[in-house]
Amino acid sequence: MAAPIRPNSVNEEHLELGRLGNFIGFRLRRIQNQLSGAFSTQSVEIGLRPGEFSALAIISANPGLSQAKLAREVGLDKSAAVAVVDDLERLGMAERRRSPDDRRRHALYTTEVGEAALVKLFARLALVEQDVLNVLGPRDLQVLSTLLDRVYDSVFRK
Amino acid sequence: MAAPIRPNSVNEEHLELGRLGNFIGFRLRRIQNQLSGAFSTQSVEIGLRPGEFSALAIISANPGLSQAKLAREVGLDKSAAVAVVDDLERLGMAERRRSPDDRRRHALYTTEVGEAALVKLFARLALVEQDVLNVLGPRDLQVLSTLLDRVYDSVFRK
DNA sequence: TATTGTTATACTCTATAACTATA
DNA sequence: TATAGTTATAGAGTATAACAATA
Repeated sequence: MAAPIRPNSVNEEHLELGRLGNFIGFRLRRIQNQLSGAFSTQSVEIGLRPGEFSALAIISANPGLSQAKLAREVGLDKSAAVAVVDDLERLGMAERRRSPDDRRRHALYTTEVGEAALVKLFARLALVEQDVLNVLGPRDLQVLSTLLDRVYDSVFRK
Repeated sequence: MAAPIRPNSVNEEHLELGRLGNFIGFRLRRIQNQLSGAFSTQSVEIGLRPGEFSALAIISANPGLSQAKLAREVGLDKSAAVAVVDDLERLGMAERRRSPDDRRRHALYTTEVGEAALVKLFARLALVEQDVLNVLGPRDLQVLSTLLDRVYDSVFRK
């Protein structure tokens, strides 16, 4: 009796996704994992740990913001933000200044070194994104972006 | 001299995203965080830690698979898979059986309890997803799904 | 009283290494 | 030799609680 070609699912090379495959969230997660994994590599090569890049970018876009606001924006506890800012300062990419308005606060600013790092990282981010998303032509990419914007706006502005 | 209405970005309620806002990956991440956060809550309520649900779903869709294959599929180390399967067994949702083909392997199967949990969790997952994505009508939802599939296929089948 | 930043601490998640039993 | 599963352990990442300074 010859061995069956497809004896059972265990011996298949590719696993089944089953009902998991019906969900958009599942696809989002896999694509996002791919993007963030690839980009973490880029960040680490420049000396930043995953997550510190977005903190630096937020500081750049909001000069003078406090650590508490930064923490809320990137979804960290304020105690975790201390370590992030320590690290950015140690790398010479950002700095704390005393806020003149409220002496409890640290006003955060990027340095020239930090801005240069951001230029480099944003360029790499664009390449990573292009590598993953370029199966879609410019037209479909625009459609995707618009659809995600609509979801994004309804979730975060409500 | 009257105080300016928008003195600087620090006092704004809503922070600027700056160049971060130009990237699709950034929107994906925020939407996905929202979805996975909401769904982790649902999983935990049923006794599963985040990540254990997808393991259970993969076992259900691939009865008899080994721990090593499960680990690869969900992106964990084989040692981490041990703890996941221990947990699922403790909850009576899955079980290990000795593989008849290869006595090193554990063949994994869901139990009736596990299948019932999956039915409940998939229903909740659908509600969570609907809550986040329902700003898009059925037509746009279909477009989004199709676009993500194209990206997904090009990334994971190459 | 509440908030900002800080430290210390604990907890979860994941990875690494060494081991055994099988192949 | 290589693989499957296990254990012990160590390292991130993150959250909680308590505190001093300031509002």
